[in-house]
Amino acid sequence: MATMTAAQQRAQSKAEYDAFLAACPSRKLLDRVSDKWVTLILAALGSGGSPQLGTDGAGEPRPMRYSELSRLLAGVSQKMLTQTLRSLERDGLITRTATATVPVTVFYELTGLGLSLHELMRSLKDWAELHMDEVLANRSEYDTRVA
Amino acid sequence: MATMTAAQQRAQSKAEYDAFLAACPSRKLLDRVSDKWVTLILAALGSGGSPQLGTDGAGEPRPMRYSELSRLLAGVSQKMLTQTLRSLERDGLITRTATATVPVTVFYELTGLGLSLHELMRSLKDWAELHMDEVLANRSEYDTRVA
DNA sequence: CAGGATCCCGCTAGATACTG
DNA sequence: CAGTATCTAGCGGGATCCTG
Repeated sequence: MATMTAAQQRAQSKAEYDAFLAACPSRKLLDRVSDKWVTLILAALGSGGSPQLGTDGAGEPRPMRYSELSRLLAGVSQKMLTQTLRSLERDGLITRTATATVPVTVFYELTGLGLSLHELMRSLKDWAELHMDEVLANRSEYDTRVA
Repeated sequence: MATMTAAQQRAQSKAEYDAFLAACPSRKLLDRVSDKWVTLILAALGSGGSPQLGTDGAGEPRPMRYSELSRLLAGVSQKMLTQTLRSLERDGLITRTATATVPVTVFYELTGLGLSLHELMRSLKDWAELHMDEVLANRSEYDTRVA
């Protein structure tokens, strides 16, 4: 390829991937991480579960067991939990550690990469909880206006 | 209800909703915003479309036309674009403005609420593009390890 | 130009049953 | 405990045709 200016090289390295393009791999990755269970799992692992009453802020990242995640993410099916955990492991966002006790014990833990995404996922969960009232108000206003 | 500061209202909202609970409305809201098209639309409206070559950083938030969004979000169907725009409008994240020209001209624009979510959505899109290589490497490593 | 309406296929989430 | 395997209903979402 021909010589590029510094600005062009910067643009190139920053725009190596573009999720606006249908064929770009980052589009699929974006689709993957834009998932309810991904968000909740990463939020859970990164914050040590639900914020405890009497403490401010969330906890530290810590490993969690399958059953613990299952209990925390109310309503998640075994299938979706396992499936999502596998895909997160494959993408290198979490690690899976099985110790051969009886019965077997399995821990899931964030990797560095997972931790970087966790920040966003927790913010997203917080955003939803924080602006729920406002969204609810907007919806009812919209519905009465349209109806 | 007694007067509350903004900080108190935030604390109240946070205490009221918990996306970890299946029945909580914020769980549904989280599911809504955890959507590929939501992410891309908000990223587009908040950054004035794709970053231009020769400039660093994304653009300013600006209104965009339906056809412009349609072109920018490569591969989106009319149905999904319209459907997603409607839901975003209903939730008060964007506004829809139609001017009675011939043919009709429609603009979509972020609200303040939408702008607050845009920050997260753009970070998410950036995250996907930034860590694409690393995820790809993790996947192939995982696949060879399992296979 | 900016959609609305309709048809229909594919996939996926969920339920259920079973296991190392 | 931490999954796997299988089945199925439901709907997300694309394609197509039509319109103010």
